[in-house]
Amino acid sequence: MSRATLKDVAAKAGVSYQTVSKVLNRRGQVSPETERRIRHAALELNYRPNVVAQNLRQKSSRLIGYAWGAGGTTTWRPVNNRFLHRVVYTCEAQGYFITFFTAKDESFADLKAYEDLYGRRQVDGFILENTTENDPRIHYLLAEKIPFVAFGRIEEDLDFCWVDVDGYYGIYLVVDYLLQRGHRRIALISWQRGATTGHDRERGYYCRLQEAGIVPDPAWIYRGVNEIETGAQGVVHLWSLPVAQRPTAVVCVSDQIAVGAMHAAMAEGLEVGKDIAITGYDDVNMAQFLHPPLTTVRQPIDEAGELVANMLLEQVNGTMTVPQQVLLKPELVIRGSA
Amino acid sequence: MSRATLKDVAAKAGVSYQTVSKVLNRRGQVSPETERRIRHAALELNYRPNVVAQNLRQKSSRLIGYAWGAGGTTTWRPVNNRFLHRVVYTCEAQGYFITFFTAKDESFADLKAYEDLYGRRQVDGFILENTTENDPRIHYLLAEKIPFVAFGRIEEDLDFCWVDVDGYYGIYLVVDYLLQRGHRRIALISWQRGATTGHDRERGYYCRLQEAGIVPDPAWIYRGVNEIETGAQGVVHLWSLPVAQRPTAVVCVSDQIAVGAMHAAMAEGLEVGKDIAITGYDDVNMAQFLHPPLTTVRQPIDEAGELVANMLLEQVNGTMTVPQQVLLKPELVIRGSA
DNA sequence: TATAGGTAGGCGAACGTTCGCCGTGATGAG
DNA sequence: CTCATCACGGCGAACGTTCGCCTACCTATA
Repeated sequence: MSRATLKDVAAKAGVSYQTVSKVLNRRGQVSPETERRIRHAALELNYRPNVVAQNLRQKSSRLIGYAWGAGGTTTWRPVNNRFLHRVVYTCEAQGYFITFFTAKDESFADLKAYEDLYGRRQVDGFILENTTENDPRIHYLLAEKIPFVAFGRIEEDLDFCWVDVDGYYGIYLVVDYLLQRGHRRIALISWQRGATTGHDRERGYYCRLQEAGIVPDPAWIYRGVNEIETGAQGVVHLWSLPVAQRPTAVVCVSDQIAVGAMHAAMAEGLEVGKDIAITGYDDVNMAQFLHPPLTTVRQPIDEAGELVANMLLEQVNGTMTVPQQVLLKPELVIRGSA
Repeated sequence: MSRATLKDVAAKAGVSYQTVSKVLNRRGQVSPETERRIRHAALELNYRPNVVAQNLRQKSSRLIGYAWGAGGTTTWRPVNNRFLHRVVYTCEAQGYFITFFTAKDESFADLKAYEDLYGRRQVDGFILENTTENDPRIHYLLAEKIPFVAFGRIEEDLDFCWVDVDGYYGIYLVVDYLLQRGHRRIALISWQRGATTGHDRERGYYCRLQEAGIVPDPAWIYRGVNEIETGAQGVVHLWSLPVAQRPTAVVCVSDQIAVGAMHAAMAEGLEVGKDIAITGYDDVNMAQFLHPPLTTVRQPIDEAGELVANMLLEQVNGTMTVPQQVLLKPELVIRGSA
């Protein structure tokens, strides 16, 4: 049951309920004997503080909002389990919990959910994921001085808290490796323009090629949503090119896309890793068990989750003075597909 | 901002703050003119009720706890995104939110997290996932009369709320299909004993074989954790058997395991779908893009999520009189791997 | 005119905490 | 003997709601 309140404990211990509060919160001074009586009574009644009451008093909610993009019943984006788990774990250790909500609108133009949750004091701050170029949420939260941390930078040079993994560097490593292996016609399957993360990764592609004195054929670039299908469509497109124009390697901006690309390549009768090189990005669990195992880029995702959580909590409890930014380095994982 | 309280609105509208509350909650009677003034003031001050205060008053938290099994930093189990999203979506529509917490112990023997969260009135109920045989959480929550719904039955015949997908029927369909295709030596890669879900699926395997007059060789059963590796190890084990004893088909209790099995089969030089049949269970996104595409079982997971959420909310707001149980039917999805 | 009933809105109380101020009695220093 | 100090713990107030009771007025009916 555990319905006992401070007053119940106080009655049992023969003191005022405020004194019980003091003892349990280790403030104020009480004689050892009184303390013993109080603690004993609390234990016996199986007392637990009512968090809701505590929160009202302290004007907080000890809850962090985490948006689940696209709230329709049909379309939704899977969250990164690993990242999220680390965030939850880190917050919990400091007495905070994560609560999910679904943003109503794919484009995030609808900021109502954020305004509502914070306005009603239902959450103390937000964690943003999947930030887009010129993300309106960031402008809004910044203007309203609402605590938040973004996992993923945006183009604009605004001074807010973020953690990101250097996608430029990741793809740079990939292309560098492919060049070393002798590839010269290297294609890229990426997301639609507007995804900041995508833009960043693309830069790595262009830069490394430029350094090698290679001007990529525009037909080598294929764009789509972050679905397996996109990879498949990309390869079909690339193989529709005249033979001499076809790439020998395909760089994908996600493992998801790479899986589709591998699938389509096999359907074209190609042997991946031999007739064609394909690389991914993320190193999802399944990557090493694909056939052939996927060469990909691994992000320090645990570290990112922990950083994001800690940065947010610092903001929330006011120990952060100026916004912080952290850029983490990913690493190349070489397997059979390239 | 939005720091306006009822009192602020009341002052601006020239009424008592309780009257404002009445108007905003559509109780009590006020003249149209007063109502107009109040609503206008509320709008102008951008008033939002403080959820924490509401919760204190109404003795609830409008939060549902969702455990993330195994809270260590290293080991954790991915949650089913699709199920969870539907749960979040359904709850949100009724003004409830989902809060994550990490259970400290793999075995769930540690019930402290549940006791704490509910004892402190931090959540109004729980959603249980990944139930185990004789799950101590269920006994505990039942004994304490704490509202909860389990996604997954348990063996014991206790009267509590659950939603489950008939794993017996799912695997029955799989084996039935394999028999139709002429297979007679059919292996099973399953989880460790103790997982209720696994037990259930196994029954489908044994029953359908028995109906066909086949007694499965004990060496055809391989067990492990729900990881890709398990599938690989299983196939390696099966191929270590004398040729005449080797199965021609391998039924896996999850797509995860099936991926590993396919991988190992290919490594053995087998052509999946021809030299050996392999089936999965879950129909994860990637299943149709594997090579060959995976024959698997699809669960009505959206429906399950919605049911679970609604059953819990009914319990929480007291509209449920007797515990309900729902068993959903899965369907077979035939692709190239078998 | 007296009574009843309905309407509009005020008001006290409570939900369970935390915080800071205050009083009392004992102790020690001058 | 007096006064400051300190340990102990009581107490009022506040956080922002909701709920139910109460009052004052207005109108219709007998």
